[in-house]
Order: sequence, then C-alpha cells, then structure tokens
Amino acid sequence: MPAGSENPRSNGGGPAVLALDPWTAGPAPGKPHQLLTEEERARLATIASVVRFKKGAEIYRGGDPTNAIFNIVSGVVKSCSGTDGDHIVAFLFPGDLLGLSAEGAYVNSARAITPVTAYRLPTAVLQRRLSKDALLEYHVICKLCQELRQTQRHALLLAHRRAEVKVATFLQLLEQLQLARDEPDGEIYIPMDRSDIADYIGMSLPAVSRTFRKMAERGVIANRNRHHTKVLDRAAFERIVMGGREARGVTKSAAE
Amino acid sequence: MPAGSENPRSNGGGPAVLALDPWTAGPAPGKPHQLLTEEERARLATIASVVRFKKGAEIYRGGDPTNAIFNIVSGVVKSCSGTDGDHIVAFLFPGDLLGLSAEGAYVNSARAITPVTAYRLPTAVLQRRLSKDALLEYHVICKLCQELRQTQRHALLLAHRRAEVKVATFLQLLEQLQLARDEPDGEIYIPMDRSDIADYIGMSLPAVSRTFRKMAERGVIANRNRHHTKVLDRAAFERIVMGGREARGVTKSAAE
DNA sequence: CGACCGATTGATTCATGTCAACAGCAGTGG
DNA sequence: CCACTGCTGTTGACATGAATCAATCGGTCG
Repeated sequence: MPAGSENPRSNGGGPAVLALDPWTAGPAPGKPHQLLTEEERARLATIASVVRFKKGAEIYRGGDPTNAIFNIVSGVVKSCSGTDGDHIVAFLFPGDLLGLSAEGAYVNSARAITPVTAYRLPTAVLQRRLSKDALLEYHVICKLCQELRQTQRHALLLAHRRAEVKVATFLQLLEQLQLARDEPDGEIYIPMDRSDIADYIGMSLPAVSRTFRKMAERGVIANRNRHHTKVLDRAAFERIVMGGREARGVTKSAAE
Repeated sequence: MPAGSENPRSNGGGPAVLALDPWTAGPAPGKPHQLLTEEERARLATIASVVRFKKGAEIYRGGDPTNAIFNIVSGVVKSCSGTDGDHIVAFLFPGDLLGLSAEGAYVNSARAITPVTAYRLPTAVLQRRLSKDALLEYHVICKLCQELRQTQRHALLLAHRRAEVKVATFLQLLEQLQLARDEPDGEIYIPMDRSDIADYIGMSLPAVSRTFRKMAERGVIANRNRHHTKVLDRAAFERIVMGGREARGVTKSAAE
C-alpha cells in the first residue's frame, strides 16, 4: 500500500477506529479521535488483510454469513438495508467499522461508492482477540456508541418535513465529517451521487436536484459541480438547518 | 408496584439484557434472549440500585453528566434527542439499556411514559467492572448492535412516505417486541400516547389519528381503545407494511 | 462521434401538514 | 358521588409542498 496517498491519521500501520469515548471527554470535545493505540493497531494488522474495492463494487450482501468485518482506510461505502438495496441506512467513511451489526449473517448490504481501501478482519480470529482483550472490546463499544449516535442523527434528519432542511442538514453532516478528518477545503466534497442522497435523506431524486438549485439561486450555497459545493451564506444555511425551530443554541443555560 | 406483575424473564435477581448475539445464532433465530448469566446478573446486582419513576418523570436530561446507566425492569421509556424534547429517537423496553450513547454527558433525554422500574448502575463502578470482565463487555457489544439495528429500522420507518405504511410498520414493531417478550395477548398493546407516536414516526398528530381510523374503517385493524388494537386482516396489514414494494420475500434465492 | 446513464427541469396531482373546532376521558374539587 | 375543568385525541376544511410522470440536458465511456 502506498502510504503517502491516504489520510495520515488512518495510516501508520494498521486498522484505525475513529470515535468519541462515551464516558470521558477527550482533548477536543465533539471531535472523534483515534481510539486504538499503536500497539493495538499493530496487533490487529497481523490478523488483517488489505482489500480494495472499485467504485460500485459490492463488499457484502445482507444475509450472507459474516466471515469478516471491515475497517475503512480510504473511500466511502454505503450500507443498505436488507438483501436488496432497499434503502441507504448509513454512509461509512475512513475510520469506520463495517459489518458489525449482524447475527451470524450480515443484516445490511455494503457497496463502495468510491474506490475503497479497507482492512479485512476475519470474525473468527477477531472474536478470539476480543474475548482476551478487554481494552479492544471497550474501543469497539466506543465505536458502536458513535455509530448509534450517527444513526440517531440520520433518523432526526429523516423526520424533518421540508426538503431544504433535509438537504442542508445532510450537507452540514458531510462538512462536519470532513472537519473531523481535518480536510477543510473550504468547500464540501460530496462523494455520493444524487440518487444516493435522495435515498439517504428520504426524498425523490428530482426533489434533491430542485433543492440544490433553489439554495444556489438564493445564494446560500454555490455548486461548483455535482460533487463539490460551498456554503456562501453561513447564517442563512444554519437558519435552514435549524428549520423553523427557534435557534436554541448557546442562549440557554440554566433557564427553562 | 407489586413485584409479581413483572416479566419473569426480567426478574429473578439482577439486571437483564435482552439481545441477539451478533456473531452466533441463538436457539431461536431472530428472537432476543437473555445475554447475561445468572452469575453476571448477581454480580451486577451488587453494584446496582433499584429505582422507580412514575409516568412522565424525567430520568435524565441531555447534557447532564453521565452518572449512571439504567437497565429497565418494567415499563416503557422514551429517549428524546437533545436537551429539549426535540424528537423521540427510541422507545426503550424491559431488558434495554439506557444512557449508553453518551460522551461524559448524556446526549439524549429520557422520560418514563409508563411507571418504570429500573436498575441504576453508576458508571464509575460499572466502568471498572467492564475493564476487567471481557464477557460482560462482549454482552454490551451485543446489546449495542441490537440497538443499532433497532435505530436503523426506525430510520427505515421514517423514510417511508405514506402514513399508512408508517403506522402499520410501527404497530408491527410493537407486536414483534411483545412476541419477543412472550406477551402475546392477541392484541397489540400501545403504551405511548398518540403524540409520542406522531413524534416517533415523523407525522403530525392528526395524521396519526386519521390513519388509525382509516385502517379500522377498512377492517384491517380494530381499536379496542387508545392503547389496545388488534390486527383483523393480517394479509392486508402485511401488504400495507410492504408498502407498494412487491413482496420480495422468500421467492428470491440465487437469482439477481 | 454516438449512445447511455445520471441529473436537471417542468407540469400536474394528491397526500399530508396546518389551523381550528369539537369530543371524550381523567383527574379534581365540591 | 357527581359536576367541573383541562388535556388528549378526534374530525373537518384548506393550503402547501413534495412525489410523480415525462421530456431534456450534460457528461462519460466506448
């Protein structure tokens, strides 16, 4: 593997898991950090193999026996519910774990939406490691808590009625992920295509298109192309995300 | 509350965690079972205290420091996003863990929607237990995977457009939970009120009401009262849940 | 250069949100 | 024990906004 081309924080020799600690606040609150120690990563590397998927490739299918779980090094993966591509339940990024929530068999189907590099960890040997390594198990717990929060935020997004709120919230989500990974281009990179977005945020594809256009027309965002956009009017953007709900941000401490 | 009225599988001396094993299929596939051994439950009982909340009581508030997590013995809890009661992200039932997905502070707010009995496990001492007990940690992982799946199903529910599909799916969810807990009355018990349902499935309260009435008019369900309903026409019910999508059930093995 | 797939845009329909009035139950106080 | 009052839930009329259908455009790959 060419070490230079990928995110430095995800490399350096072995699987990397980015998440927050559920119980103790880290140095940068709200910002996921590397959970695994160098030693853990090195040990995991001995049981892991590097696999690559090209854009659009299926990583596993729901219902298949769980042979391995994956840890993304680079690229983006979509996780779809059920055997069929019913609905996108999650986008997975570098530092994420893939194929966990199973019961002897994968419950979701995973597909690469960009070229993907990942570590493949066979469940059998991983399970043995886990049963002996309490710290590693703890880190898996941390990661699962993070995934759970992420999924809850997704549910929150889906609960909104207005298209603008959904799209803006989605963009904000992408932006925050990039900030967390220290890739602030000033603009937001959108790896997935419009139909994936539509699926994820629970709207029709035309509605997504329209919403992007409307926000651009109003000067809230600027779309350089289909995969790169930029927030021009940050205030208006945040206002849309807040969606009708009065801004209940910092201005509320011990009141209520 | 009289001790005899509670679910026997949740009692018998200590915290109980109901979930599936992510990697190995249990005796009854798809059916959550007790993860903790009697010994584990007994040991946890020594660090746990029993707490009771009356209907509507707040269990914890988002943003508060995470002092303890809870394990529900009886009753139903709603978990709302954020400090405010923004949106219901989950309903928690006996055997569920409460207050896990946090980062030094609770991220969600929890409130009892029926009288609730629960074990209270202080995080400090629990953390010490976890770091020494790999098996217990493994069981927490199992539970988290189950919660994750549950939340993904919630997202799936929210993604649907038609009101009937949402309500029917929600009822099915409640029914499955009751079946998993061996409480098949023949009718579905709905612990939460209409506004909670509306919040959870992402609809307005009037729309929920209408949908219940329409399904009753069509003879699909029968509403004994606000908290008890029954599926009359199972075929029509399943058809609604499948929602337009052609029934892609068993009739699809090695095709595609 | 041509064809195909993803994306955009437009016209139309209809489901659901919203607002508002009412009904039914529950808890309260006489 | 009964009446009152307040809240939760029901029902109706109306408007809005997104889904749907369908045509076109643009980029990409052969």
